[in-house]
Amino acid sequence: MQAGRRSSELVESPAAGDPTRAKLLKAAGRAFAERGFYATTIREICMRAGTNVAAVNYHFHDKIGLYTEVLQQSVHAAHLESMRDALDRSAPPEETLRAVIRMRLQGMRSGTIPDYQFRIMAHELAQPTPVMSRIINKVSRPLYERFLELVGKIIGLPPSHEKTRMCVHSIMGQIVLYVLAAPVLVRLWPELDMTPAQLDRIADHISDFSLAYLREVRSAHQRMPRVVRGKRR
Amino acid sequence: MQAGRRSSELVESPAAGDPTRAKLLKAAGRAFAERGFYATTIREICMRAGTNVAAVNYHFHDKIGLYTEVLQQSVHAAHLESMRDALDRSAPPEETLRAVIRMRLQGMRSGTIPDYQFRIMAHELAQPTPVMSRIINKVSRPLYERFLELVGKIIGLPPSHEKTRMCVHSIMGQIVLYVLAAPVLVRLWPELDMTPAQLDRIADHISDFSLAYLREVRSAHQRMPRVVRGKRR
DNA sequence: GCAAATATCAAACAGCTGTTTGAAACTGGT
DNA sequence: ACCAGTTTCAAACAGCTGTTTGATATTTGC
Repeated sequence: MQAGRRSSELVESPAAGDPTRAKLLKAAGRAFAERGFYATTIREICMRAGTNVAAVNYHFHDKIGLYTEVLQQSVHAAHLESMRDALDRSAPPEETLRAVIRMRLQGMRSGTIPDYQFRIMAHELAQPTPVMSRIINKVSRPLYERFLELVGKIIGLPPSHEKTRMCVHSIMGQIVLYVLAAPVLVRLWPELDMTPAQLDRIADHISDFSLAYLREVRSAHQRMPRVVRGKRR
Repeated sequence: MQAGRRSSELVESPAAGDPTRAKLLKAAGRAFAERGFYATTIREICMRAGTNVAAVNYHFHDKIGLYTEVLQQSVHAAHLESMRDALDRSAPPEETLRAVIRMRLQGMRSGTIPDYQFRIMAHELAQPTPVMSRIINKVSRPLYERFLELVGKIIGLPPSHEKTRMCVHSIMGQIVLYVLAAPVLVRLWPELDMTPAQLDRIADHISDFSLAYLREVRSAHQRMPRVVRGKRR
């Protein structure tokens, strides 16, 4: 079995002083994000990391063991906590929505950690691995439910209402398109370059686009709130 | 080298009288949609089709040759023509938008041809094959541009305007979410069962959701049309 | 400084991949 | 009935896959 890390040496940038294990995690993150779990080979990862092929099995027991750790690390490191914070903050809900959308879009600048997470997620959507189910229930579901609450607050409907759900999906969809379909979008719209400024403009558009309908729904209820309120699904 | 198809026989339902070649195409379509190009093995396809492994190389020369033909056939058979027709019809643009959205969503009932196409597309987004570029330029681009025109007509801006583009992306994103993220969505919202009735309800929601903003933009222009109109990108 | 634990390595493992082969089984035309 | 053309088939091909092995380095506790 393997041992713990040693902690001597002058603290360089993270993962620089750390040996093979860290190098493997880093290389595997890139590789899995680019090519997905099934298409990525252990030999490819080890070549990038500059280690022996046996290193993966020694340090992570399995290819899927390495993948699991990459996923957990990426989920943990992704700015999910700040996202949760933003969703919990008791600011005006419309402001919160804008902030969350902006945050999510800024997270997909290429090279950042959340970007990795998104790209891996794209592969998972196309061909799921056994690892994913746990991650979804642990990470995606709480965020999804907070999102339901937030949008429910804006439109004045309970989180479980079907309309609330669909509105959340509409917002998610707009964001997700830029992650998943980015290569196609770039072909169709070459000016799309994903600079921070452009991502902010896109985030603003998505907010405006969504709030137009959300406000419409809210004011429709404020006029005749009685009949629609209780309807759940 | 292989020969052309014979054209005798009483015209039965397509692919019923046709032998191995058709069986291969059908089995390959399912397989590629489920597992993507790279993860699908020739042996798996041939087992499903009940043919010998060599049949693929005999009839399609390559695995990628088979894939290309599957893609072309699926793109051709998908209701793209009816989509084009709907986009060309000179109905009120808002009605056209509703119809297009409904059509696109109904197309993803599981088992239908467009559904295949969508699932294959999901795999292509995650790990593109060399085959895809051509398909995108031949199929996706014209549809995208018609979509730009349609939305441009609704909001009163030129198709090339950045806001028109972003609106089109917002609508596409809402639709695409249900295709690409369907497995995750079902986990988060078990009542999502993709029945025709529910798909219609979703389509209506997406139309309402989108039109709220599109109308807002249009009326904003009608009040001060001069300054915004010419701005292209 | 030395043994025990830990880590790395080249080489090999069985199993699967797409593809090729060459011989059989068909087909239609005469 | 025969033969050329087409289609199927079992078997084998080289190459890559994840994983294991047993021998070496390296580090650690004492």
